[in-house]
Amino acid sequence: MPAETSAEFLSLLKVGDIARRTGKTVRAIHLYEELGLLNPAVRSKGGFRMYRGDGVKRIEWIQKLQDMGFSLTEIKVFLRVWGESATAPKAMATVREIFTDKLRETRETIARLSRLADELSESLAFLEGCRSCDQGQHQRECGGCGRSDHEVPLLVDGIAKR
Amino acid sequence: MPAETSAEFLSLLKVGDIARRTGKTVRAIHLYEELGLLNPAVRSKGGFRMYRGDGVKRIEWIQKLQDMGFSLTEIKVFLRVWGESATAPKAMATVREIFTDKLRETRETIARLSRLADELSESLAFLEGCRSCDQGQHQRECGGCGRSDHEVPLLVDGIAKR
DNA sequence: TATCACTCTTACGTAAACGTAAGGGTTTGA
DNA sequence: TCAAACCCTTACGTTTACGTAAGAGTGATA
Repeated sequence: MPAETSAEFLSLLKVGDIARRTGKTVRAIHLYEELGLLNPAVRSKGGFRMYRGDGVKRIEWIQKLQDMGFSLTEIKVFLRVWGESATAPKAMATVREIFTDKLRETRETIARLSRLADELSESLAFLEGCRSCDQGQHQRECGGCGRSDHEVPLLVDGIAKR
Repeated sequence: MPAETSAEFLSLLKVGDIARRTGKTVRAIHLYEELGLLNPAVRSKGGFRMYRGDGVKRIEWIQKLQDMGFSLTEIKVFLRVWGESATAPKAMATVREIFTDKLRETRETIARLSRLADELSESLAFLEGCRSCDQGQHQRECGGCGRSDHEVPLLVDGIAKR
C-alpha cells in the first residue's frame, strides 16, 4: 500500500471546507450531488461526505459553466454525454460541439448587450438636453423640450406612455 | 368635441390585439397591469380592457428594460420614482441615474462574457489536439495527450474531475 | 467523557415571470 | 338572435437554484 493512500486520506475535505473554499453553501453542494454533478470521494464512518481537492475544481468548473449560461440540468446532461462516449476522441468531439454552440450563443449575447448599451448611451445623451428645461415645470407637462417626437429614444419615450 | 376623440375611441385595442402586436401573451399583459406597469386607457361596458396604441410602445419599453436585465419589480420602482418626481428636470435626473448605473452594469456583463468567450476559444483550441488522439482509446484512460497539466483549461479539466 | 462545532436527512419555503385551467360573461358578425 | 371568438376573474401550477428549519448523529478537542 503506497504512502499516497494515507496521505490523500489525511487531506480529505469535509463539505464545509469545500464550501469555504468555493464560496458556495453546503446546501448548494448537496444540491450538486443530488443532480449528479459532484460526488464525495468517500463517506466517513459516520456518514460525513469527504472530498478530495479536485472537488473544489469541479465546483469552480460548474460555476464557470453557470456563468456562461448553462443551467445545472444542462451541466448534468453535459456530464452524462461525456460519460456515455465510449472513446476519448468521441467524448472530446461532443464537448467541442457543446462549447462551439455556447461560444456562438455567448457572442450573440454580447452583440445584443452591446446594442442595448448603445441605446442607453443615446438615451443618456438625449436626457442631457433636459438639464436646460424649465426647472419648475411639472414632469407631466414636459413638452419634449421642443424636440420632435422621432428623436426621442424608445427607452425614454416609453416612460411617459400610459 | 374634436373628431380626435371618437377617432381614438374607434381605434382602441383589446388585450388580444396588444398581445399579437407585441408577441406577449394575454397573461403577461395582465401581469404587467397587476404590477402597475401598464393600465388600459378605459374598460368597455362589459369590462374588457381597451388600450390605445401607446400601450404597444409601453410593452416594447418594458421588453427592452427586461433585455437589459431589469426585473419587472425594478421597472415598477422605475415608474414609481418617475411619478414621484415633482418636476421634469428632477424626473429626468432620476432616469439618468438609473440608466447610468445600468450602462455600467451592462458593460461589466459584456466584459465578463468576453472573458468567458475567450476561455471557450482557448478550450476549443485545446480540444483540437484531441483529434490526433488514439481513436480507440477509452475516454476514462485519456492521459492528457502528453500535454502537461497546467496547459489544460479549467473548462476542460473540470470535466474529468470526480 | 463532556462539549461544541459540524454534518446528516428530510422536507417545506422562496422569488420571478408567467402558464394553465375553470366557470362564466361579452362582442360581433351572419 | 345565435354562435364563434374573445375576454373576465380567481387561483393554483411550473421551473430554477438554492434557503431554512427541525431533529438527531458525529468528530475533534479539553
